[in-house]
Amino acid sequence: MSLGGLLGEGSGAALQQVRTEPIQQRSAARLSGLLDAAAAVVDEVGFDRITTAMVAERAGASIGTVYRYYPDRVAVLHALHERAVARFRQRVVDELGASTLTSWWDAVDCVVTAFVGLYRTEAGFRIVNFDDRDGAPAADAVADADFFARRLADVLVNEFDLPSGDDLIFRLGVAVEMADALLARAFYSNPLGDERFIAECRLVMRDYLDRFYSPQALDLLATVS
Amino acid sequence: MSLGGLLGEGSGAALQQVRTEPIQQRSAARLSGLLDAAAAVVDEVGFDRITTAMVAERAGASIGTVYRYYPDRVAVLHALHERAVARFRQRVVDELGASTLTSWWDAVDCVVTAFVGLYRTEAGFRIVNFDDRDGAPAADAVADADFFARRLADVLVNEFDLPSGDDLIFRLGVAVEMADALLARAFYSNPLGDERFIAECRLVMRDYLDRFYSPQALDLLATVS
DNA sequence: TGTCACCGAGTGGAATTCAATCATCCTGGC
DNA sequence: GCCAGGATGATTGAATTCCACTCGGTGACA
Repeated sequence: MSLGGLLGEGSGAALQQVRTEPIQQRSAARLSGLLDAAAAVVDEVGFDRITTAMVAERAGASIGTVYRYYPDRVAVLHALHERAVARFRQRVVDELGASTLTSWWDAVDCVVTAFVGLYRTEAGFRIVNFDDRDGAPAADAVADADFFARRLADVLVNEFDLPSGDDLIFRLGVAVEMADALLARAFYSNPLGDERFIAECRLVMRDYLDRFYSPQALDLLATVS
Repeated sequence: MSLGGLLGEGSGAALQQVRTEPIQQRSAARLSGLLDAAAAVVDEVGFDRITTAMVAERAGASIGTVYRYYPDRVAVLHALHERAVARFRQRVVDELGASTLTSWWDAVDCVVTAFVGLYRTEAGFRIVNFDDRDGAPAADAVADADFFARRLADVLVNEFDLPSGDDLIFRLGVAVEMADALLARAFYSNPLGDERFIAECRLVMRDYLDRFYSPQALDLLATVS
């Protein structure tokens, strides 16, 4: 599968995001324009103060247009989130391709770098990342994290011979949660990201995974079995 | 200061939560009655289906009364969260008092246990802690975490002779973020908490802090300086 | 000329306000 | 001590505002 495998065909739950698939070309621009507007607005007023009217106005469209494409307010935020995640995956792949990977650690480091990069450049990403929330069935925040953990696991297994299995996925899931929390914290007060938290995130990732997947740990595992 | 020091006079940012401080006694009951009602309702219908009218009715009050005390709908939920956090502090103190602490690790363990207990018993906390952690203005969440880290640092310094200073506070802050994320994840899909995540949380806490504050690490630090 | 896109006033329900009313506290005269 | 009655806090709920979402009508493309 190689590294490109991280680019899934979509998140775990490929939900019915768009109401009407655009047929004429101009609509595609409208669609992403709406998302750009939503991203900008969410950055300015925050997650729950965003209104459909704001998004429409910012996008130079009317309320009706918003509802032509999205069934309701949160669907817009979902779509924004989906796009951000897609870009995140793409960035991870780019990052992985641009580096020479000598161990799984390099891959994990690339993921952190990609995440930090997105925080810095993607408007609204900070607000909507894995911690995305919506109504009761906000399952996809967790689902996304799990899905991503699964993909990453595939890469690590195939490229670096980590032992596959539920344990690996679980631990990557744990790592993702921790990284997400730490990086969110890093960007909470500092728009460019508090380097101290970012560095500590990398350190924690490595220490945590080293416990199970360092060469020594793997050797030990091999001799036992 | 002893363990009681964890009980601060309030959160780090004593935000303007309540519109009007109640003066007459009956209002105190009203206030907590409103929060109890909010907790019950949020447990039943979820974070964004809760309406001010529901809270008012459940509390046996009128809409106006809600707005007398809270500036808007989400402020009520914030307040609910604050109260839960306050109870968490109390619970930590109880927990610490009931255990015989032989090392800083026992104290950290107590904190985790208290937090888990909070999730399990405090109505609505599971929901609120999720959705309150919403988009941008998690201002007081971070403030709370920092404040708590500071208090905990005081305890650990005084009781277990950990080296005080910014490093300790920073690392406890990191630990708190991680624990918060992992426990949130543990309770996300399972109301009783996924034991695997809880256990992993304890493990991570210990490993992370051991790196700096294990007896060996401390000895090393002592011989160097 | 038939779709496709788009618009924006209109609808309904929830959030929030506020003037009126009730409850409690306080003060001073007895 | 006790009580009248003004002052101030607390409560109410109808009225208002806000906002998500609908829908009939207008232009644009093929």
